[in-house]
Amino acid sequence: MLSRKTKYGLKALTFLARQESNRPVQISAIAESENISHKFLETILLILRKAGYLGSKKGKGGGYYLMKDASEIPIAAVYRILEGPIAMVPCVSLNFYEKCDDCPDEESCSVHNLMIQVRDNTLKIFENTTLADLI
Amino acid sequence: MLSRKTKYGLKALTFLARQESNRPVQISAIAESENISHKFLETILLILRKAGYLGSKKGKGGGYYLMKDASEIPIAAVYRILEGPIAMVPCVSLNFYEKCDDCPDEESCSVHNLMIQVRDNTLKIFENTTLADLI
DNA sequence: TTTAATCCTATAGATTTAATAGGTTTTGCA
DNA sequence: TGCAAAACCTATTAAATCTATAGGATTAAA
Repeated sequence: MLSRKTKYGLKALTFLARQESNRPVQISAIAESENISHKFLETILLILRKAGYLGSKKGKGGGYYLMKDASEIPIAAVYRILEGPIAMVPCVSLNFYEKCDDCPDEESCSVHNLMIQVRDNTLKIFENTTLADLI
Repeated sequence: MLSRKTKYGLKALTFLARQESNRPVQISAIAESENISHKFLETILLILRKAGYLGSKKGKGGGYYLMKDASEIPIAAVYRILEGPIAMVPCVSLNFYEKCDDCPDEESCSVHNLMIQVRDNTLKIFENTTLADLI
């Protein structure tokens, strides 16, 4: 299941990507348009800013704007920041690998090998799709 | 993320599928071999039995056994029983559809269309893979 | 100097997940 | 016939995670 955090984050990013100019857009504008709680969105945008995808301007007339061209922001990156691993099981994750506590041998684990397939497919989509494609 | 319930369920099913005969196997035997809590596994097997994939025999010498040939149990079915929807977002689910409360128009939702792609890919894997393939 | 905005951290509330508890029922077997 | 071994069943706890909110601190424009 995709968390609301990630879903909202993606929606906010595409909202910003749809802007004609790159002038800062206020949280409230995004929140209202996308039906997201203002405060919740605030924390999400903060994360995306700290990750380097958004810039911000404080004070009157401030807001958020994209730091890169939408075509240079792959969904995979955003997903990993907000949601975490793309893999369904940590023992199959490229960026968040963890050994399973059950499961003595990954190679012979039926679930492991199945989940590698799923990861590969999902990864391909997320890596080959950018924000620009979502508009 | 795949829940432990589903992971354990899949492991237990493949364990049963690997048996030579179709004689009942005790929960403890599966639990020990796969490093799963006995009690937790108990509830999982119960669900799979009620769903018609497992049969059981009570009393001494009892246990669980597959009701169908492993090649006739697609992963998609097991996944839906134990984990729920395969889709990452309810508005994209075939078997568990639900409208999003934000999102006035699904057609124009960027997340929606992205998640349809992911679902289609994952579904293809889960439908074309059976228990027999996991052995 | 006022106002409008982001920044930041903590925390509450709700939901979900994982696991356990504790007894009931059935069955094989001595 | 009675004991032991197994599944059956439901409730409940404990922990983790997710969603959302609170409440101020900081910054900048006018």
